[in-house]
Amino acid sequence: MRPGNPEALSQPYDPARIESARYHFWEQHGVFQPRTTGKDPFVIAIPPPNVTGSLTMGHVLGESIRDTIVRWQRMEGRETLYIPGMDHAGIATQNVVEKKLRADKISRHDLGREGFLKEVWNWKEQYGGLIFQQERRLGTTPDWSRERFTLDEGYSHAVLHVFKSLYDEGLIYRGRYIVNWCPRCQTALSDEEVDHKESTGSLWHIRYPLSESPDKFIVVATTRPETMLGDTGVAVSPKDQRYAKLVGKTAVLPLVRREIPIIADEMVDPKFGTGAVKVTPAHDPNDFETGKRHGLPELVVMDETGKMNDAAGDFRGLDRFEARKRIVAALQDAGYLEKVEEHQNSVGHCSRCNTVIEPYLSWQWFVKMAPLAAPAIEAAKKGKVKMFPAKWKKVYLHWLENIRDWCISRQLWWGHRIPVWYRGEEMVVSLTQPEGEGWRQDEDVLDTWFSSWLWPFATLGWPEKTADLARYYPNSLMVTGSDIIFFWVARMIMAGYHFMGEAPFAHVYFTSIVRDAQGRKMSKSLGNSPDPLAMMEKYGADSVRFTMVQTPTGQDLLFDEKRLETGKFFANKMWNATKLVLMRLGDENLNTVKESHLELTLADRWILSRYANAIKDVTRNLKTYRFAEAAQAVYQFAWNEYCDWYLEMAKPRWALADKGELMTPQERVDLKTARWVSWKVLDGILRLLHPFMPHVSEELWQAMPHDGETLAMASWPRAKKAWFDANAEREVAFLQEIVNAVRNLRVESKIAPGRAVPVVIRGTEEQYALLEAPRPAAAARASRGPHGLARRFASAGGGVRGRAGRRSVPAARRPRGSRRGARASGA
RNA sequence: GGGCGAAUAGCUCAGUCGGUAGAGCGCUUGCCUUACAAGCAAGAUGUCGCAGGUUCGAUCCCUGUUUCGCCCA
Repeated sequence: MRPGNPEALSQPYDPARIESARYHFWEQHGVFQPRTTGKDPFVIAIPPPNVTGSLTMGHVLGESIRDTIVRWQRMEGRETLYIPGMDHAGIATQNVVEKKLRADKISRHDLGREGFLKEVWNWKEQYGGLIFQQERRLGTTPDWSRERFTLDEGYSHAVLHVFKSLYDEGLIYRGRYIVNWCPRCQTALSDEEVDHKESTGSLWHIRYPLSESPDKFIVVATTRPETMLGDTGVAVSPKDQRYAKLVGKTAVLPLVRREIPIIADEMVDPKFGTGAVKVTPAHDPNDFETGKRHGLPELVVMDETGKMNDAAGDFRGLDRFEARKRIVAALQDAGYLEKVEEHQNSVGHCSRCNTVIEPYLSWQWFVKMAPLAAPAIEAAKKGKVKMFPAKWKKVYLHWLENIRDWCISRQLWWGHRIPVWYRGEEMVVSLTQPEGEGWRQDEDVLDTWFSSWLWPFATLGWPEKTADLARYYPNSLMVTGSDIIFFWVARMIMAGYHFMGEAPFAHVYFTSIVRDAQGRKMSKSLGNSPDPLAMMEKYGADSVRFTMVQTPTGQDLLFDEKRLETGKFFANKMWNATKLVLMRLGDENLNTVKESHLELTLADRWILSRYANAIKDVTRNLKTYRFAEAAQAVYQFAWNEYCDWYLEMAKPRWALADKGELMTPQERVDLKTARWVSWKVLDGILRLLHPFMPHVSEELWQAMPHDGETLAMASWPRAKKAWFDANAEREVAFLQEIVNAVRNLRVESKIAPGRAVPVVIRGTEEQYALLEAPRPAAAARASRGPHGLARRFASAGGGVRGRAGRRSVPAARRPRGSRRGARASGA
């Protein structure tokens, strides 16, 4: 065993100082690579951050939790693999690079597709992975040699392979449908990429003259009057008596003077507005369906930028919102506007750029989801995939049971280009260009999530049959934010079953959303997102981890910088406690001490029992993903029991060493016992602490007498059965009660801290014996004068004064006592 | 409109089997005590959102209700 090194702790605890060099140390010792241990592998993959991203508190939260589990599992002896990687993040990255180009007054079209992609790759080389540089500061332990990027060659091959294979199975199709279109990003979006926001808009009631009697009208209500230019019908409910006689007749579209049929369709809610609605098949998903049912033409009146097109006649070239104003004004001037009502409605926004979504008719690629959803539903129902907290299972199931087809084509350049080739009427799905002349590849790329849904196996080399894939699939756990349960988690489970035949992971743990102290979402524009690196410099990565891990499960985390102090203070406490213990351990080789040769005192038996319970508690809470409870269990035990009570009780016994040769044999055993127990338990505390606060625990462990190279690969403590000692716990609890009562009396009686006073305690003989004999009977006999535990603590603040007080605090045996004393002893 | 969750100390949150409520921070008081003032010791603080019900007993289970938040449409 390497001897302790008290010198290492001569300076005060300074997190920035001790944390800086530690990462390199772990890397050197190969902590990050999986070691064959004979136990099952523990595998977890990072939710790949955006390639252009930088570290946010949200990442810090997820990483803290993942690495805590990973480190714990590694110490438990599992063959541990944490897979890192990045996501090309199609729209997000393309937006970032386009924005930079715009600053130089260049558009991506100026560069052309190839030139632009070159620009993005340059950007990736320069800034990509910055987040991982920052993440090292947190002390996380992914196996960097296995880092993957969704646009790497191998990964790309997996993505295109999946496209072709789903196409061949009939699960991918091309169709002309209304999709969510972002006029700013100029691409289609999936339903999940649209955020619905409540807003107060207007409901315009517009008179559509009847063809047969132009002085009569059918009044339609609409929230989007600009789309009227594309109306090809008016619809009413078939049950609506008010309009029954108009069905089958025609109306004249104001401003445009087009004759359009009045139809009856179940889609219409007679209670909405006037009970009559305009039908614009090319600009509304419901109207699209209605139009199909009634054979109405689909007239597109806008272009892909959200401007009115040539079909809009006089309004061509106007932006859609400007066109709305002009059209309303024109309707009013011509007497077609009956009234305007205030109206609450929910408007879709692009989740990337917050632009109002335009339903847009276009050719897109879709995945048929129902067949993929079936096994994913069953997996959750049968518990093959468990979710923590469990409430997410319902959310997950509800989405899957109502799943809709997935629009996967994006009109972007940055991404996996759709492996489809066209020549005239021909269409071929192929990973490579077909033979012959004149083939043109589909211009679109795939949705980013169409690559990341393969993450748990594509990172391991799939579709090749690699050794990693065989060994590390399925993963053990997924830890990610609940905001991507549909985007990512549900789809990974679907892909896992479809391509690998089993779930990609057994457990999913959902982290909370990090908000500021006022409960607002972290956002760049609000400037309320603290800089994680600055936080780590100020409080230490350990403190940041310790605090983040204690997020309320299943609720949003209101981040308050103040809370970081707790972790820093705790690390400091452990620093000083270790320093104290080290100063008192002597050069005993504690590793070879046989427990059977020790004479455990009540205090020893008590702390070992509490230690055994702490091990049980921490481990059980980690197993069930109750991180706050696990961290609290370490904290409470280390501080409130080990430091506050045990170390104080050990002090006089350590002091026996000062007698040197004058120690009796019995005292030698007592000293050795105190040293061994204080070392053993502190060593265990550092192990329990390590997953939460890796840097300071490693630093202290290195300073302590220890075996092995690094705490990161040391074993997780086991609670020995023999350590559990309910009697010792009961007895010390009783003594603590007396001590507390006496301390309280002192304060209430305003007795100066340094002043010794007699205390009268009434109790049974048995109880009195406890006060007198916390040490082994033999030791008590051998020592001069009373050494009662309670006496020592009751004296003052619990510190050194107690030593002075000891001589002059005779405890009376008389059965008369203070009220408090009596109450305490009666417990 | 549908679903989910929350409501407990001044603040942020625990509370696993139904048995008179805990932690951290903050606050008050006393201590620079040879590991630690980033500390030690003592203390105050609660109609467990509201109203019913079940029960010997409800923060916990049931019903209703209010407020807030999130997701979906």
